[in-house]
Amino acid sequence: MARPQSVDDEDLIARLSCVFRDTGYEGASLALLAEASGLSKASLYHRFPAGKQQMADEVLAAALAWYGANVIDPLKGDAPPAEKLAAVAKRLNGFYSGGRQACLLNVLAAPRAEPGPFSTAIKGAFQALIQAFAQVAQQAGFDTEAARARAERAVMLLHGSLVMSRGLGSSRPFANFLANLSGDLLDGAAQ
Amino acid sequence: MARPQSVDDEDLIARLSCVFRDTGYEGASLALLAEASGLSKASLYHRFPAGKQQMADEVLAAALAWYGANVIDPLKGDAPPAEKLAAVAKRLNGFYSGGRQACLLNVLAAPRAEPGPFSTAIKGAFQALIQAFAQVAQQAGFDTEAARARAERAVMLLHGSLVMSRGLGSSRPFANFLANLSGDLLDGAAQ
DNA sequence: AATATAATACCGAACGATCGGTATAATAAA
DNA sequence: TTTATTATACCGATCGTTCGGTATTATATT
Repeated sequence: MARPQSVDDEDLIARLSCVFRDTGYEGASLALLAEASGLSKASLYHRFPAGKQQMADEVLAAALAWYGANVIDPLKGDAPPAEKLAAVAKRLNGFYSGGRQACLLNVLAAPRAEPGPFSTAIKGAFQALIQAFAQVAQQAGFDTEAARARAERAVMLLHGSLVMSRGLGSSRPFANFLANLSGDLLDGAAQ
Repeated sequence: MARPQSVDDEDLIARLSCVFRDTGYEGASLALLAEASGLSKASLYHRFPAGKQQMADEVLAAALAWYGANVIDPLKGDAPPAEKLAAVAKRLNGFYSGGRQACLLNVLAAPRAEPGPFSTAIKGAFQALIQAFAQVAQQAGFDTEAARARAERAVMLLHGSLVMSRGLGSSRPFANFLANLSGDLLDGAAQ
């Protein structure tokens, strides 16, 4: 029916995602986004009529969808806890490029005043991830309360290790987090 | 011999700090900085001839100085470990407003490409904090390696809890971090 | 005490550049 | 031709920055 896209949607979102993750929402200028995507500003507005906000929205939505399919859902499966965590760790390592790429949940977080444009999506993502980890901990024998505490710690360690890896310019903190994830979440289980 | 300042340096830095912590470097426009400081844009340039970059530099330097005096140095004293950690936790709670204010080390971190304007200062700050925590863990009986691992975990939990508190719009994760800090760093010590 | 001088702090207005966004026209495939 | 994609050009607004000039103080001189 028409002329084909020079960059398909998936590639486009991925390239835009890099810019937002590297520079944040304010730092991601249309010039940068256009350069990274290989499209002109006008073409970006053809693909995202609502502009920069829509680009960030869709980038965030794609990241959350990836997380759902590659982290949340697998964690809710009925494989052995340690096995699930090992698989998730491997996928997280790819998603965050070994700690070299930041997390959108951090970089798009609202400035102090609560209701930023991404707040509710970010809040929901944190809760979903915590709940998924908690389920694994519970599966391993912890009671509801202890499992939730373990899960929150795991999410804190994930984001803390990303911040630290970026700050130190080293992938080691993130790699350590991945290596210890299973132990942090499961060690000392009742069963 | 001269007209007095309408805002003294300390206040000025504190007010600018809030803007940078809330909005990041790119998000902190001169308009916002002027409004928050009570000075005009032109007056800000009188106080900081090198402009926005200098403002951020001095804000960061002030934060690191505070950290040195209120966290690093106390942790290196010879009081009992748990006692030192309790005092530091109280101070951190104030510094981060119970988790409602972000950390400059996160918000000013370099975008992917290593050498941002703040990279070396941020890297040094992380290393100093890790080392201070490690010293406490060592004092409590851990060997060098274990102490360092504990310290890195503590710093990861600090920043992770801040990211999570902001994302969830709740001070609870940060409060939990502070409550568990002493245990996370010291529990299971050899001695 | 009164006045001039010097020094510093401050601000309104404007700079060029870039921001996000929008037309309109050319191009490429069906 | 028809239709979607892309490119050029442009818009008002805001960006960080600079400049001319004013306010407010202390000191020096009378």
